Amino acid sequence: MNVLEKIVSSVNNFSKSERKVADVILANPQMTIHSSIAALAKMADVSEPTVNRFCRRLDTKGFPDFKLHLAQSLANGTPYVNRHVEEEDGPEAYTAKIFESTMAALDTARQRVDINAINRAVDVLTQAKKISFFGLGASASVAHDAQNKFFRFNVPVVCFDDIVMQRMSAINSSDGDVVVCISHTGRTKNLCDIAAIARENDATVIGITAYDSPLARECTLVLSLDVPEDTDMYMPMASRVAQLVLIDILATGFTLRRGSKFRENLKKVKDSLRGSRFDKKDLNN
Amino acid sequence: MNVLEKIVSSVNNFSKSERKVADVILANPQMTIHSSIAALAKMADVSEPTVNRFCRRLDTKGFPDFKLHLAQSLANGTPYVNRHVEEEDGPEAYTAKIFESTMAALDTARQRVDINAINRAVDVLTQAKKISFFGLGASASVAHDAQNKFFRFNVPVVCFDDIVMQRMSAINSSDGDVVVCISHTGRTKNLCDIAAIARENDATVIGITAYDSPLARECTLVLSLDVPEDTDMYMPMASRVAQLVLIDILATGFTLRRGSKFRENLKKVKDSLRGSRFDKKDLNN
DNA sequence: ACTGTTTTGTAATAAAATTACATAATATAG
DNA sequence: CTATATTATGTAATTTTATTACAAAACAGT
Repeated sequence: MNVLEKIVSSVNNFSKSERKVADVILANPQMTIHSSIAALAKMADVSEPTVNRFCRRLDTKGFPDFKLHLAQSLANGTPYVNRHVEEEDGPEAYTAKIFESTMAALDTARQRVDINAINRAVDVLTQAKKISFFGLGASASVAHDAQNKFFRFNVPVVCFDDIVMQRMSAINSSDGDVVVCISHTGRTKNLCDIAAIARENDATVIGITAYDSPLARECTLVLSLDVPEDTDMYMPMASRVAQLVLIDILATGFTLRRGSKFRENLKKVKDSLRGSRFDKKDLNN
Repeated sequence: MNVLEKIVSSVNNFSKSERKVADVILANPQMTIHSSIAALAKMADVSEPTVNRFCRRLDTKGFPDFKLHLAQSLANGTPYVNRHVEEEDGPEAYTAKIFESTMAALDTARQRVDINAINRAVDVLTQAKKISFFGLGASASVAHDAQNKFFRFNVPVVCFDDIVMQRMSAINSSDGDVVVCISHTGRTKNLCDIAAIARENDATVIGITAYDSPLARECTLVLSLDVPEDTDMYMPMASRVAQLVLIDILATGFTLRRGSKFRENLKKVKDSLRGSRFDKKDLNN
């Protein structure tokens, strides 16, 4: 928890004067880090030692140390203490909040992700005869994105967002095939079935899903993200971004494992797109 | 550019003593922010005013101000100085780098995004008779995701990743229709055509694309992100995540504009999914 | 080797933060 | 409802820290 959040959360434990200090700081934290203790005391209409005590109450060594912490809290612009979008938020507020909450979600994802599982997944993917990406609803677009990436590697890759197609594909899978099932909750019944079917047919099933979910239990290997989601919006947002980044990581691991010669290939794929595009230089036609 | 980077880049402009100071700071920046000017001077084996002059050379007001800037540079954990994935990187390294570069990309996107344009886009979307999302290649999955979100709002929304369908759809569009064209480069010829056709038929065309690109010129309203992309990987990664977040922002703006009663509706949509899922509590079946 | 310039250090000064202590406010028990 | 204990706050002294002014040293160009 950063100092700014700390101030907000412990606003009730403050004394009357300390509260005055808190108010001034919260009103303009940017100014605070450029003020002396005397200036701040004057602004809050309290004495200098009160400010000092305020700092210590927040587990900092003193005023200069407090400013250091505050500066770090403010490093990424002026973060909203409450990142949840609220009814009254204007465009500026909700834009900032969504960027921030997404970044925060990625940060927790990074901390929680299991590197070993990623490494094993990359292992499995590089050795796959065929790779299938399955997702439903919001996760379908993640599956599509994965297909787009792995397709560039010139490996057999398919992607279905239709349960019937998924089912047929799963039934036809065999040893050496890799099926990647994507579901944030891990409780989508149809996808659990698909995973089970694929496994019965000796495919390796990788789940990008919640740890200890029904889907997770059907998988050979689980990549869980456990990202906090703002449920107020009733839409998957941060979770899906984290899934995409995970796909990026798997794709990157794949290319690295294949070595530099393989990267040449990727460049070719990218260059192949040139014909469909306007020239970068000559933009005036 | 943050102070830490500034020190590295201007290391040649330093005098002998200033360089000594720079070395000590770079060797242990974390310690620097908790040191006094005297301690740092001693460590660098220079005089205190030399340290002070060093700070001023970096456009800070003095030593305390310098520490503040340094603290901000260090705020985001210990970032890899080079966020680009390299051949020798192991799973741990490339995982961290991709998370970090994505977060960094979102941060620049947040700073550069045009709030007014977002607000106008939300305006246009809330008043749309019909919304169409068009993307090709990697951007197709972004379009799909957008469809998934806006579909929940119970507004007529379509999404095509097929140029023929896009073309037909664009030709059939009319006044009051909104077409959202998604392309990172903004140079995909086919999509430029689609945008032009849609506009000729009086549709409002929103472009999620690069500023001043051929596609941007065909649009009524441009939402540009200008996110730095790691071209070494030959795959769109950060740019696409930024696009998704932008979609989230537009969707959020949409729901807020519609008011709280509308949000009830969203909850219903979410609840409707329950039948397709295993119960959250009863996970042992 | 001399002269002007830049760099660096020493010592004095100024600014800022902290401590110790005193006073005021508030709460608690009788 | 008063006396007393406790906590909160302010004043003034002290200490720490940073800055300035100036002098000495190092250096570059002639």
